Amino acid sequence: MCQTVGMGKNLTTRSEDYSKWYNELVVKADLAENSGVRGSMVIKPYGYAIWEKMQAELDRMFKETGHKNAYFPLFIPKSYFSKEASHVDGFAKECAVVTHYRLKNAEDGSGIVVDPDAKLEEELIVRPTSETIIWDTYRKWIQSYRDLPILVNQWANVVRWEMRTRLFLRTAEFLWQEGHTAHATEAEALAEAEQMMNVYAEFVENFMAVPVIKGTKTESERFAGALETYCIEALMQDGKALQAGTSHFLGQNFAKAFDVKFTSKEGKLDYVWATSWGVSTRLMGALVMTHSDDNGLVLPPNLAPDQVVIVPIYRGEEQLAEISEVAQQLMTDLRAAGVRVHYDDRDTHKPGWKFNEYELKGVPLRIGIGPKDLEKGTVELARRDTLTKSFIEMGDVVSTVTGLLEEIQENLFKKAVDFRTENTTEVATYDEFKEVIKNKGGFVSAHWDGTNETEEKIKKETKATIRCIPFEGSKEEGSCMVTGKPSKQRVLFARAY
RNA sequence: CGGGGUGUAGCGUAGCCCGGUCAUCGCGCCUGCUUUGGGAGCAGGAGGUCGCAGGUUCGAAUCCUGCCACCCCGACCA
Repeated sequence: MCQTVGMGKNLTTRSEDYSKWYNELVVKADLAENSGVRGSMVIKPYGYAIWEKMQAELDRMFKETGHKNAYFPLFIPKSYFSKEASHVDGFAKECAVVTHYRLKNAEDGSGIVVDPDAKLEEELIVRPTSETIIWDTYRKWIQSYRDLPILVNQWANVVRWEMRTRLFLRTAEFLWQEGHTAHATEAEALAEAEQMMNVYAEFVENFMAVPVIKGTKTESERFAGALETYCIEALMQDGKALQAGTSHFLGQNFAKAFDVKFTSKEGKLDYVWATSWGVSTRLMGALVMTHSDDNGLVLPPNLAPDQVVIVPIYRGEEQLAEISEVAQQLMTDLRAAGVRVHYDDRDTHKPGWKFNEYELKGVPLRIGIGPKDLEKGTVELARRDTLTKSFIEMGDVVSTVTGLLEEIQENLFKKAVDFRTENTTEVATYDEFKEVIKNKGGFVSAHWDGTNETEEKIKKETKATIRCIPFEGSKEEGSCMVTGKPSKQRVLFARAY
């Protein structure tokens, strides 16, 4: 269908076409599709390869900051959820519950039914997040300050029975990592939560080329059970904000709820201090929505499963053999230089078809080699980010490609930063605020009196929420745009996914 | 859970108001030949319980009832 309905300029003015873009173009780009199971998606091999790359880099960064991976159960007994009140409040409405453990043939032969005799004594909850079962486990692991800190991460799937789902951004089941740490002191836990926010920011900016604003959440936007939530917020091309990752300082809430105490150096018994932090397959959505254009995905070289694709242009098997020889040598050289390269010598598709396919898939660089190139000793090099083409000498391919991959990575980041700068507006009055939110979108920087009521009023009237209280930028004091009461600093508002 | 919409071949659709050679068209798929530097052309071919179950009727994709699924908008959220 309409393959050209997409991101970029179109979308900033035609956000209603967004879902169509997702369903048509993303599926065509082979990332994911609706699975047929309510609100769940099938991540296709090409999409999964990008996720794997994200996992690999994040995992490396977690380990470099002293964390280790572990795995906890998918099913959590219902009673665990009753221990931390605000936590259950946050998740109770979106849990999948296992009530039985067996099926049987219906007596009337009508098919398979749930065996009523196989009812569980206590229902099991499919984890919406693992705080409860992990803290129940940590109680058994922790007795002394010598057992601390515990710095554990889990790669897992979780299920949240959302009322409304959206491919990548809010699926009923999603893949993520969740870090859960336990510390002897408040200061150490706070430092951990802040550190992980920085790790996320570094990953998202350096690998995904998506610029983010670091900051903290307001009380109403905080994670259920957290005392402080650190976040990174990104701006999508349609002017809506996306929470890309969060890191929570949980205080002693979970330690108290699950009775996790330790004996300190001084011989005193105290509850441990906790953090949790996570990013999910939502990052895939952020990647797509930040860079892609009307021709499909645009992948930053640092994440692209294939950074370069070589397409032979040939007539007859003999010519293919000649080109293949050159291509194979080029691949060897590029791989030696650390470039991920794919040679597409399928004879089932024509070159033009392949050009379009790799554009749709966002491969950063494409090399075309045809008979004319063999004669002249050149190749054709095409960039996905600028859609420009040039001919280069065979001998220069490796240096040009490695240089261009870096350039493309930087260019994508810069473009995204520029877009965000253009779409961040400082306002003084509430009228101005409403006007910008309604017509321009993007981030709006404004003064706020710090109260829940004002935040709620703004949300109700404009659908904009406080995305974060940013760390960076001026800390000038002012007065709230709505109530005129004093404000310590500007905060960032936006409509969000 | 409230409001709106849609279900016809692998995908996207026409037909439904006004029941009767209406199962339409495009993409994709298969075969053959010609093609191959930006999604090839021609010829031939395969593929459909018209979401499911009832009902009305001589006759239902079309009308009626019930159910199911999905999509969009809200509330909720990584």
